[in-house]
Amino acid sequence: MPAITLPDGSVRSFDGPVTGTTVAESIGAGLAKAALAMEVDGQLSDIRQSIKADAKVRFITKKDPESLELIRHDAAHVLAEAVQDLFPGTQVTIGPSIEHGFYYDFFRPEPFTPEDFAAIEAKMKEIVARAEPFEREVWPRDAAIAFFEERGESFKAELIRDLPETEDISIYRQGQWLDLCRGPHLRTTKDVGTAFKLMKVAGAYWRGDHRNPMLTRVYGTAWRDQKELDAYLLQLEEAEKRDHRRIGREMGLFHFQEEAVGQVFWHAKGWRVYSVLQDYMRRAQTRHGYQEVRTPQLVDRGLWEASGHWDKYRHHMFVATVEDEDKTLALKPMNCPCHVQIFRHGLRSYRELPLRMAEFGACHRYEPSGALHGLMRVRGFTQDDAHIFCTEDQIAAETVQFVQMLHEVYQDLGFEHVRVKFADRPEQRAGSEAVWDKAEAALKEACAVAGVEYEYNPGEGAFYGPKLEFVLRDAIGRDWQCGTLQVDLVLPERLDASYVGEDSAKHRPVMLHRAILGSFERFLGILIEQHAGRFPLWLAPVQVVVASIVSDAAPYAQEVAAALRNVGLVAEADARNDKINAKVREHSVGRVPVILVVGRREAEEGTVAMRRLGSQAQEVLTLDQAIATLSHEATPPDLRKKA
RNA sequence: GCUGCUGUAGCUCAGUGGUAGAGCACUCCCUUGGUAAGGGAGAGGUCGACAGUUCAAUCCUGUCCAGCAGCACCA
Repeated sequence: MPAITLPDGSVRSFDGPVTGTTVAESIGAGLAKAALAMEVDGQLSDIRQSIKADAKVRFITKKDPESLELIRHDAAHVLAEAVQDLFPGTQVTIGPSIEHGFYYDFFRPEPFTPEDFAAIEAKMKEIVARAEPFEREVWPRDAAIAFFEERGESFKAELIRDLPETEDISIYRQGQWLDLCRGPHLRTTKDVGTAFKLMKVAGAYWRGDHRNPMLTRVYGTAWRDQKELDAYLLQLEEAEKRDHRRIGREMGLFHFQEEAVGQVFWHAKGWRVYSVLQDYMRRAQTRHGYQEVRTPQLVDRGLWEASGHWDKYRHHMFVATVEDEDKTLALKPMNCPCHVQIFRHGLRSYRELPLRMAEFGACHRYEPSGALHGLMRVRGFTQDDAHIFCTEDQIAAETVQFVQMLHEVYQDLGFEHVRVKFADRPEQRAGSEAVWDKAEAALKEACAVAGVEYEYNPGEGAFYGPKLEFVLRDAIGRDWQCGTLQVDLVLPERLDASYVGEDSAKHRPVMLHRAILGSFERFLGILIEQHAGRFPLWLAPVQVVVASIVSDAAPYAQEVAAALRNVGLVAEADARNDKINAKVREHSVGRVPVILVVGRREAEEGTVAMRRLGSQAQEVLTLDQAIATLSHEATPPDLRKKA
C-alpha cells in the first residue's frame, strides 16, 4: 500500500506497487504528458519504474534542471546507436552527460571526423523520431558479460566485471539497440528532442588512464529547445572572440615563438599591464605586512632532493650543467625551498613570527607539450608567491587575514564571485598520517574561524600538505582556479627550519604557502578574457590617444598628450596625416578606452572632445577638466580608496 | 606525453609536380578631411625544418619541430 507524498505535501495511496506513470496520470493528464522522469526519495529514476513502498515523489518536467541532464545522457545513447548503425564494428564504451552536453567514447581503428557528423546527426534525428521507449532490464551478471563478449564489446564486458557485486546490472533498450547503463532515462527517444549538435571529435584514454588505449570521443551539445541551443552556440562564439591569444595579438600585448616554447615575449603594451598589476600586488602585500625577497633562478640539485621535489618532479624540471664544474643545477620550479633558506639564515626568534615572505618568483617547469595553452599554461611564469612562517596557533589568524586580502584583490580586479575548495591528502605524499591529520584539522579549523565555506576536492592536495583552492568566475560564467592557501608541516622538517621559542628551545615553524593570482601570466590571460581586451582605465596598456583632425592641430595634440603624460597617464598623440574616421576606427579596434579628438576649434579654445570606447557620444571638456577626470579614473582602486 | 587536425607575407587566407597570389597592415605620394576604413603607387615569402621519390617538390612520402582541439598532467 504505497503512500506517495508529493512536493505540495499531499499524499496519494495505491493498492500495490505503482509506476510513476500511473501516479502522474492519477494527478492529471497535463502532468502525465509533461513528466519525463521522477525523483523518488531524492533518487532520480525512470518514470516507468514501480514504487513499492511509501515514498516522497517529485516529477521531473522540462522545466526542471534535471531534465537537461537526462536529455544529454539520452542523446549520448542515441548517438551510440546511430554510430553503431552507420559504422558497424565500432565498440561502445561510456557516454555520460557533461556540462553543456554529452560525449560518447568509441573504439574504432579509424577515428571519426567532423565530416561524419552530418550523417550521424541525421541518423540520430531518425532514432529520435521513432520514439523508441527506453526500457530497463536487469540481467544476471554472467549473462551480461557473455552477451557483450559475444558481440565483441570487450570494453563493456570489462565494465560489468568491475561493477561492485551489490550493484544490479541494468540494461537499457531503445528499440533494437541496447546499452549497459545505470540510468535513469527519459520515456522515449522522442523526449531527447532535436536541439542537439555534434561539436568535435577528440582522443580520450580508456578510463582516463594514459596507459590505456586511446578511444575516439565524440562531443555533442544538447538543450531543451532550439532557442537554448542557439544561445549556447552564440556564447561559444563570444568566448572565441575573447580568446586571450587572439586579443593579445590584435592588441600587440605579447607573442610566442618556437625558440622559447611556452615562454612569453611581452611587448611594451602587454608589459605595461603586467607592471601595473605587479605594482598593485606589491602595494597589497606591503599593506598586509609581507616582506618582499628575491631568490636565485638556478639552484643546486641537492636542495631539490632535500625538499622532495627532485624525486617527484625531476622530469618536469629544467636542468643546467656547466662543463668545467661537476654540478647539476635546476631552474627553480617553485620558490618555497629558497624562502626556507632565507628563513634559515641566522637564528630566528618566535618574536619574528608570523613572518610573511613574498616574492614575485620567476619559475620554470617543463610542462607536457600538450598542456601548453597561450598564457594560461606556460613553461616560464611568475608567481605572486609568499610563504608565511608561523606557529600552529597562528594558522587561523593568518588564514583569516589571507582570505580577506584575497577578496580585496579579486574585488579590485573586478571579480565578485569566488568559491573555495578544500583539497585533502593525495595518494602520493610526504609526511606521516599524524602530520596530515594535524595539518588538515588545522586548515579546517582556520576555515571555520575565517567563516570560509568550502566544498571538498578529495585527494587533490599538494604532496606536502592540504590546500584551499580559490576559484573565481569570469564575465561569461567560466571558472578559474587562481588563489591557493596550503598548510605545510613537511617542508620545514625536511629543510630543517626552526626558530627559538619563548622557552629558548628550538621549534619547527608551520609554513603556509599562498598565492592570490597564481601566476601573472595566467592571470593576465584571464583578465584579457574577462574584459575582452577592454581593460578598465587603470589597467589599459594605452589609456588615451589624442587624435588630431587637421595638421594645424598636430602641435596641440602633442601638447595635450604631453600634459596627460605629466600626470602619469599613458597617452599617445596620433597626429598622422589621416582622416579622423580612420583614426577613430583604428584606436577603437585597438581597444583604447579614451580618444581625445582635437581640431582647430579645440586648439584655439584649449579643449578636447572626449570619446569613450564603445560609445559614439562625445563630450567637450577643457584640458584641465579632462586631466582631472581621467587621472582620477586611472588611479588604481586601492589608491582611490585611500584618497 | 597520447590521439586527431593544421603549418604559404606581420595578420586572415587562396593556390599549383615546372621555385607563388588576394585583402588588411607597412613605406612613399596625393588628399587637411569633425568621430569606426579617402585615393594611388611600392616594398614584403628558403611556401615550418630535414631527408626521400622525381628531369623537376611549396605541392607526393617519411622523420622532426611548432600550433590547435581533447585526453592525461599541473609542486
